[in-house]
Amino acid sequence: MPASHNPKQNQLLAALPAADYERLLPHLEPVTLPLGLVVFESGSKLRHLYFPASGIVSLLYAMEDGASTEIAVIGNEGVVGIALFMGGESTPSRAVVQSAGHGYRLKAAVLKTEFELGGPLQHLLLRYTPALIAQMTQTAVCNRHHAVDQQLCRRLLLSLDRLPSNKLTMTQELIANMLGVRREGVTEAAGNLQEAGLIRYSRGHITVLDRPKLEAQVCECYAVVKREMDRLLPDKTAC
Amino acid sequence: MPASHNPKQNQLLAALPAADYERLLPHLEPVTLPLGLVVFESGSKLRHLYFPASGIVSLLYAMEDGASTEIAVIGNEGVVGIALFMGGESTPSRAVVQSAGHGYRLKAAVLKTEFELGGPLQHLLLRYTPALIAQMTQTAVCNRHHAVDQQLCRRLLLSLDRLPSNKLTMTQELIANMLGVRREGVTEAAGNLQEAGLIRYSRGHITVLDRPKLEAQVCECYAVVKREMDRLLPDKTAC
DNA sequence: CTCCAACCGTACGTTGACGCACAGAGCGTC
DNA sequence: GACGCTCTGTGCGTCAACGTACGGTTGGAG
Repeated sequence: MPASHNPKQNQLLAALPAADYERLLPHLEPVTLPLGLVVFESGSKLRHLYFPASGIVSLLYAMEDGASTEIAVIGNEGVVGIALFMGGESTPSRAVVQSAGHGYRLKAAVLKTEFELGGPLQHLLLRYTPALIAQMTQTAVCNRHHAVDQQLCRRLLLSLDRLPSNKLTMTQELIANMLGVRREGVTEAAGNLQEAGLIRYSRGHITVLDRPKLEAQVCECYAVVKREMDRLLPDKTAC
Repeated sequence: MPASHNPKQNQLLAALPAADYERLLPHLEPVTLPLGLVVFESGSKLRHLYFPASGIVSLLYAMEDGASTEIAVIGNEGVVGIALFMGGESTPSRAVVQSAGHGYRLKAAVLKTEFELGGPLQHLLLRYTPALIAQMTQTAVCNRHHAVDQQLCRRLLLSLDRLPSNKLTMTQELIANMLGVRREGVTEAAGNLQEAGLIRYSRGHITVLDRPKLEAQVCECYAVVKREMDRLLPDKTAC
């Protein structure tokens, strides 16, 4: 297995003690996560728990009228499909690969068995959950109170945190769907950022030129979520 | 203990097998939940897990500028402080009693011990979590896409589901804080509902006159959440 | 009974986002 | 190297919600 494909690229897997990791390893099935892949559909039965190693997965909720909103963003710091180990077998939201990459997955049955052991894996997964919840609640707050410009900043930073480079691949149309706003609204907000020299934009390719300024402009929502993530998933995660 | 004060009024406690319930009983400390009580403050250490038996607790997030948004509503179907059994010791949100009642609480240490046993209590709490998450995500969606009128309907139904009568006690000011909108916006929306004969409103007292019509007018968000609650917390919850 | 505080209703200008419509601009393809 | 598709920019009119300001009503306290 090449160095670029190592389960330990996922921070939760990396935080497992050696013994637990070794036991899990044979069950970790490598998967590629091409852009647009639907990891699981709204309401359908969950068959695997996914550990992204690279790339980004979005949790989306699509309404009856077709409009959608992104609920959370998951990269190599987390897992996709938390309902699985909580005894739910499906969720009303949908998981879509929003930035291509790869990862590993665990069969539902294996996960369940391992989880029931009550060891480090259980603790890690449980500890991750409130961090994810923080992200969801902050999404709700941001949707209510903040302007599109700020939400765009937040969204860019969320992706940036989960990618190795300062280049993002996402069209304005895509961003609009994630934020649940008009495409034109994103055009305008992105134009402002470009004007101010924070990003460069071109046909689906965004280069972040000045991250500090981006952080200066984003709403508090970003920091709140990041703090929770850092707090609950430190290197020193004691299990 | 009078019949009106029974831990089994909380649906999660009621769903516990007799043996587990009996073991827990000595540790369940009765608490009254007066209107406005802050069950726990944003960022502070959680000391107890609360099981509401009557009344309603709101999970709120307050922003730096003082504006706030309600994230979720918890009645006797759930528990307040889920971060506790997931290994978090605090949350960025705040829990406030929004309709007076009473309940029971469990010390953090006791909860932790019981949870680690991996028995029915653990399963029940874990199963409740995705239902709560569904409520949070749907709040995010609703905030983004739906008009104040519909959100008011949703909010009224959420309270109605958790109270024995069709009378709610909440001022428009309070509702506005929960929905994160202007008080005047609530005045208008409530006026519409009153006009249509669905509710009667008077100085902090709302009487729901026609629940079916209210349900006909509410956005899909309400049904989505209710379905998740019913699915994950049926009477027959097998543990 | 009177007064006061809390609660509710209304009004008006402002604004941010929407819906729609269309014009340019880059990139791949044949 | 021209065509076509996708992506981005712009320009309207419309509208829901906002901020602000004030008047009216009600219920309880003294």
